[in-house]
Amino acid sequence: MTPDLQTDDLRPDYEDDRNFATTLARGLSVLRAFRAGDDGLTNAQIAERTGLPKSTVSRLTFTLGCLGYLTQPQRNDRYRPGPTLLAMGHVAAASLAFLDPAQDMMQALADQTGTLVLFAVRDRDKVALMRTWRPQRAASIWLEVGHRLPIGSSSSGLALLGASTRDEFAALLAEGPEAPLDGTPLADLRMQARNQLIAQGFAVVPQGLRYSTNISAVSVPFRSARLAGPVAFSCGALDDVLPADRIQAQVGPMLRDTVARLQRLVGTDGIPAWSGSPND
Amino acid sequence: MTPDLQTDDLRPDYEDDRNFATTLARGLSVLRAFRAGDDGLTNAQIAERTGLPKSTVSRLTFTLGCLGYLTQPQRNDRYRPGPTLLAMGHVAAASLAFLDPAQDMMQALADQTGTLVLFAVRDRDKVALMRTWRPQRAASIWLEVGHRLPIGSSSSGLALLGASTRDEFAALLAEGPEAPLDGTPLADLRMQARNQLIAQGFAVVPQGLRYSTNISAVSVPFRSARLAGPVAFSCGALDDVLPADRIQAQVGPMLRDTVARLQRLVGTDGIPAWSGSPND
DNA sequence: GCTGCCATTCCACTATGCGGAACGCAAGCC
DNA sequence: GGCTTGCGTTCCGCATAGTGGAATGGCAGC
Repeated sequence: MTPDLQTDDLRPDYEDDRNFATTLARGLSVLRAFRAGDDGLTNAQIAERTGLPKSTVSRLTFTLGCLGYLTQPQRNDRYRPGPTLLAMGHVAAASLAFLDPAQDMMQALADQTGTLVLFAVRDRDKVALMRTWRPQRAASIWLEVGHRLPIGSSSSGLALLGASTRDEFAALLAEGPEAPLDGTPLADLRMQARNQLIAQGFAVVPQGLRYSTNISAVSVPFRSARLAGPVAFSCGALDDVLPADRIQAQVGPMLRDTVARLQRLVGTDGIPAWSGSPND
Repeated sequence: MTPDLQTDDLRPDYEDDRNFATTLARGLSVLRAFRAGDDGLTNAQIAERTGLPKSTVSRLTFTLGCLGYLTQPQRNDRYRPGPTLLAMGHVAAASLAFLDPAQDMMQALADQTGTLVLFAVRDRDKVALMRTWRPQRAASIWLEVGHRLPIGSSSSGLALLGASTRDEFAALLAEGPEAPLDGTPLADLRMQARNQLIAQGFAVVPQGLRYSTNISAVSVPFRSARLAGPVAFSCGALDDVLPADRIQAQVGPMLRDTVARLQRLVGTDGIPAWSGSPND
């Protein structure tokens, strides 16, 4: 079994072959093999996760080691994220500076609703959790930062779809995201999501498409001037804590209003992330 | 003038030539060209910052674009950090999870002392600021996250030096960090720093080595099990706010005790980061 | 000592990435 | 309108950087 297989067939079909730097893509896929949970990976594990031949991995990890992106505490030990990688992370983190004011608002939201609040970004064909806020007292430790959700069947993914411009959507499709369970085309889902956002300001996954049968969630997209695409905030909990009617009546609106307050605070024109025509 | 020249002569002397993947290193240096401040870089800017030829940069940005590390909001526009880069940042960020409990402690420290509190990590031949806490009321906006300090002449750098093991120090030297102004060898500085840490639990830059003539700072190293090397917390302010005697009598000890409390909280055996013989 | 398991090293091959120069495009300016 | 400047992409022959299967060398442990 290959639980976590990342088998990027790097160079999907970026027809523009000639300009695509394979070595770079492979090296990055090595870095990407590291997940929040596991600390330390052996070359063999990396090879398995990336699908690259061992000798190639060996050379790449060597290079990344030289540059400080990976470190081996002692020789012949597993690799861990190195200082340079951390430093690079901050550049990314800086783009997320708007989360500083969000911090308290989202924590409060988590406490008031008793749900897990998530902040998520599209990562290729998935949605990656970048931050979570747990209600103070309560609840199953449940989704880790770094976890990746399917785009087509998570409410976070839907919110991103609904908020994406035509170009962004095209770019997204090119990553070949997994289709939702019932085969609804992503373009349709995008319109559904957009309609939900326009009608009520938040998005939920339609019945029957939920990838998890006992977790409910509701999501709202967000845009920052500093960021290229939309991102999403979500509230999630076990079904019995968060039934559909509670989403509609309480949690959805609260999330929507919280995000709107943040949007105003951060000052990105106060225009909701999904506004504009589907073709803009 | 080349203000920000990054002229990594990648492949310094990693004799092990054959195994070094140049393309990967170059691609990463492109990503590293992005700083917290500037949003969006043109290919030409990247070429200037990295010292790579234009055509090479073009191909690399193309690749990074395909993979989502960079995005062009619209074609032929400047590149910005993309979603994949953000997602990768979180892996790094996850290694810094221990900063969550630090959050409040450091903010309180900033408020009480009226100094800027910094969290810094070594990044190749420099020290990179990863987080800052400003005193609530007060003070010049002054050092941005992402800023890089010289190792040999900043107190953060000294703390890292003093806390590094023999191997870590060797690795650090290999990056060829800038020597301090008066030419003191880094090995000597490391011993001085270590002595300061043993004697009083915090480190300051010796008179005359300060790279900035009107800013004073004091630093304490820290270790997390999840991290490969030591990191540092510092308090800094303008000279007149933070004269040497105030560091000794008040701010230094407060910083030391705060970090010690964090160290205990996080549970990394409570052993100070600099303990052990210089050769361990 | 035998057996997995993992990392590193070797080596011949060729696709890959290189970079100077040419091209195309869009602004700004006489 | 034409001339210039600056940027990004494309072209293309060349050298070599990167490849990956197989062999080698260490560890650890029923």
